[in-house]
Amino acid sequence: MAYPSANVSERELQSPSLALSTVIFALRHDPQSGRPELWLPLVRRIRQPHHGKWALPGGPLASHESLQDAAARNLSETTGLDPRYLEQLYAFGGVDRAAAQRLVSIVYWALVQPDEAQLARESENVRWFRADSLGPLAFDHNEIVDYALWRLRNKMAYGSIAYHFLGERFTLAQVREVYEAVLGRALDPANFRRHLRAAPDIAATDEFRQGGRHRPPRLYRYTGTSTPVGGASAATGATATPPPDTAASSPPVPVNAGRNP
Amino acid sequence: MAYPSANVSERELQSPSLALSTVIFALRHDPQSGRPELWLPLVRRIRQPHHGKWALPGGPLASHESLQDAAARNLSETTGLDPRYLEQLYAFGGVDRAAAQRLVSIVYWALVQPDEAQLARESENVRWFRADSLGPLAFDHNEIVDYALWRLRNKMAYGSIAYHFLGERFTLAQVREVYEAVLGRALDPANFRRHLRAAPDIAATDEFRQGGRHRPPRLYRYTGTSTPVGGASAATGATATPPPDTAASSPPVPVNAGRNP
DNA sequence: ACAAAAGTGTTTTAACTACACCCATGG
DNA sequence: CCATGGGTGTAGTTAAAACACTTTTGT
Repeated sequence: MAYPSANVSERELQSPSLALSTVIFALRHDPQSGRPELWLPLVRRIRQPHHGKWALPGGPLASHESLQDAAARNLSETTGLDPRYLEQLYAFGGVDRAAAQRLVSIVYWALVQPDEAQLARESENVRWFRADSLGPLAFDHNEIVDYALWRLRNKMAYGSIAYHFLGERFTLAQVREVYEAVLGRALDPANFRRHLRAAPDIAATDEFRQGGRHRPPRLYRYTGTSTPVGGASAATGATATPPPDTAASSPPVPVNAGRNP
Repeated sequence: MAYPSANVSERELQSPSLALSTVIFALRHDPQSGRPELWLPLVRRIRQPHHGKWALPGGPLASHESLQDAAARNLSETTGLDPRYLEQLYAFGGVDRAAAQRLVSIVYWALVQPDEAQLARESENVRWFRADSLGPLAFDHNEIVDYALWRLRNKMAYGSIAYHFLGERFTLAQVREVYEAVLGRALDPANFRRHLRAAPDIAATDEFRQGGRHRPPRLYRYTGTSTPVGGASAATGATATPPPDTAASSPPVPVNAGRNP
């Protein structure tokens, strides 16, 4: 881009390597408690540095694709996933974050639904882990995951993001469970329900889920706009949906509602 | 970083150029109304492409410096500014955003205080503009500025960000004027004052501003943590979109605390 | 009939808005 | 003593939290 007056020596101007990585979150039901928990897929590094360690899926940026497209492609190639929700997280560019070379990573984060997560090919070199109990990862990926978790929780608190963990139809209790899993605390069912029903982009259907040994709950669907993945906004790579936190005026979703011991 | 299984051809793997740019905001008092307004400095491009057009200050990333350091250095070299508040905004990487070559720009945004802004050397090729009345800029810089404005307003709504526009000591009315300038609407002085006094990181001093033809207002100071500029945390250098300020959580990597206007 | 979760109503409490009013200074 | 903004008080309104209660299913 050649800006005026940049007086660094020519040797230093060699562009550092640029890579894309993605933190992918999905909910998995714990067989015992039945409650959903946060999981994410990692890939095992098959070369130096950090050979053998687990790392975030990622890869290089090809010249013909936008950042978002590149993130989606790398994701698909390494894990077989094609998430609906994919958003830029942060650009990490510390000097010493990769051993030998200078490396800048633009990190995306994604939410996938349980059925999608099933499709993810698990193998010797791709495995799912619980988000809150990761071992030491390659590079600075632990920090990146921590940051993604922090961002997820914050966005959850006032965003319309929880639905991206769920399928087309869902019960209000499922939404509550998503919140409880991500925020890590119990919420009052009654108040939570009231909040959701006041939200503009959740519509009731006339279907009910059968099978539980209790009164069948009504199914709802999300009518809001998903973050576009890939196609539309490729022009600048950041357009249609201004990246983070579209929510200044948006849907009030439940925040605190502690249940009593 | 060489991730596994990236099946794109070798020709496409050539790293695209990487640049840093910064959107700098400062408040300037309108001589007529006396009210502060948002301004930002731009630099005139002195080579192709977009020769002669106004653009965001920026430049390349040197191999020895973090992203944050590079942003600060470019800023200093092009405009003479050394802002206290400097945070990553977004990485823009659309395929066609620069004419000839592929270019990824990691954009930062900064807030500077009036006295700092005075120091900015203004010249033939560096000039300040009102943020809401910019002509067509080089590249996709109009979009970037719009996004920065949107983010500023959002963060303002519940952040502890306003003080970075002001000096060491300020009156509560000054803070209110900052909010009014950025949000574009009037606020109730009485209620605003109550909110600020309830904020944890604003402390009263025993000084008063003299000289107005009215009761001298008390001076306050900001005791919260500024976003470090180029400091230790620049290693991974993550600063983020804030939470609903109640979430007392701070991110795994730096950010500033919150308040409730 | 009973357990269990869906769903509704109601009281309490905190937060925010609007606006009236007093205070201290320069002219 | 008057104009001007600094600063305080307070009633009315709105949203949120807590929790008792009713409804509908499966077994």
